[in-house]
Amino acid sequence: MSFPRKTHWTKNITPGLDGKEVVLAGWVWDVRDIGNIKFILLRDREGLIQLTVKKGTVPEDVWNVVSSLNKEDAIVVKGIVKASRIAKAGIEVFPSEVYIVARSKALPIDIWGSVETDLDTRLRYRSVDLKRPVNSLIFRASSEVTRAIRDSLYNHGFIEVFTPKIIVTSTEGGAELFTVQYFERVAYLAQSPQLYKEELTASLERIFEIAPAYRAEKHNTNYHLNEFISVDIEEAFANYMDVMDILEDVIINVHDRVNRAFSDELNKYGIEVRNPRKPFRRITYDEALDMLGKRGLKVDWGEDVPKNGMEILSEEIGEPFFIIHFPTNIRAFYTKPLDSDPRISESFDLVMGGLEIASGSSRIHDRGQLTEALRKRGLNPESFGSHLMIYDYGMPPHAGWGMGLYRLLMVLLRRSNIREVVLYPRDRFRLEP
RNA sequence: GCCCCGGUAGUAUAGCCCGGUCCAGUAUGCGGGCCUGUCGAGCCCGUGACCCGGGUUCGAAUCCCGGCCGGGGCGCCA
Repeated sequence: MSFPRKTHWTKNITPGLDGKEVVLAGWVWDVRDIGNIKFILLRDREGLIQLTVKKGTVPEDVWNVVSSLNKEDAIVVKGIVKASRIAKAGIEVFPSEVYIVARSKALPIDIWGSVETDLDTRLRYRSVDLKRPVNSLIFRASSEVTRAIRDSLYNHGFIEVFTPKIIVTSTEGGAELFTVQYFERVAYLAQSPQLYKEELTASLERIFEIAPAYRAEKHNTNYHLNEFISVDIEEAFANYMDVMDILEDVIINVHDRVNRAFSDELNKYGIEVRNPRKPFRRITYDEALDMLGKRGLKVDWGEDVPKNGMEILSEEIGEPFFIIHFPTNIRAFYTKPLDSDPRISESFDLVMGGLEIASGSSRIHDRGQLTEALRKRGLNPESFGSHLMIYDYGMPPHAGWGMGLYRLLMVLLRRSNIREVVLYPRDRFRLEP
């Protein structure tokens, strides 16, 4: 089938193009059939535009083709742009050629918004669901977020790397791992690039990775997934305070860039992204416990701050904010204790939307101390042999953080379920599509 | 791992508590018809469903048990 090449996105059809010929391509969003005049709403990734067809003023074959259109048929349209006072958007296109390049059956779910479809059902037909303009917006914004993150990190001298996702041992202990059959051996899906990125500071100094991570935990909440995208950085010759500054900068840039590119579109859906101000509040773990105590939530020293605690703190001090100086023994083994008090650590969490969005720390860079930390947690240093080896060859002091990209997106775009910001989420019961 | 809740047309829901009035109501979609400026288009006609298995009962969408699937919360985690 031959048809002309698309020349414009729908959003680029402006009154300034009045009288110009354009080629549009997309899907039939709606047909308003008034009899001898038909209005076709054409959707593409960037928006909607109205095509107007009047019987008698268009070629017979165009009229016939338009009369046969169904919702979601994929079409290519050549036509003349008309600035219009009658059309609500102030602009419409009068087609001279219409090519139906693919037909659509009736959709299994409502993407037009007259009936809200359950998230579960939407995810079952996810690629259909993604046709909804709000979803196009979410994933265009999502792309802008990762771009902002990359730009910020490059500006700080970081380079992007890729580490293996099929690994032989646990990297942190903690979360359960998925096993995979690796030829004649059992291997695991990486729960984090932690050890690799630390090792890389001994050569590449400042590195980041945006990649999937896997956790075989049977949780069932609206903010956990078994496969998620982790944004990880690690910096040589730096401590937790240095990398917190970088994280702060990343978060500021993400908000700013999303707002610049999408605030108008987001507002249409009632989504308001508020730019946070630097510096973010930094409260210590001890201060957090005090604040929670005053609000009637008792957390024992050495316990993690529970979910509702995060929410109370968010209310109390505004967002985003950092909690710093967690007890050493509730953090991962590689976390560096404070020199002045080894019971607490050079660590932090970034909290937004009552959720832990990122966490990081200074890392131990002394082999003896790291070996000791492994032992204290009941881990066997021998199984970390190839990792520990690198600490004999000039391992610099270093620090870093890991951030849950989907959590950031969820909070940023004010979605109540993390699955909304993931194209094809993997959770306890969802392995397809 | 623990606790709570749910499953009715393609989609979203009413009905269930208090069994019969339900060959299951409504909206939207879909099919057909009318209409030359719609923009949540409108009006008319039509279409289509009680998760699976067992039990109680004269009678089950409705009550009981089991299974499957899903939603929410806690824990663990990011």
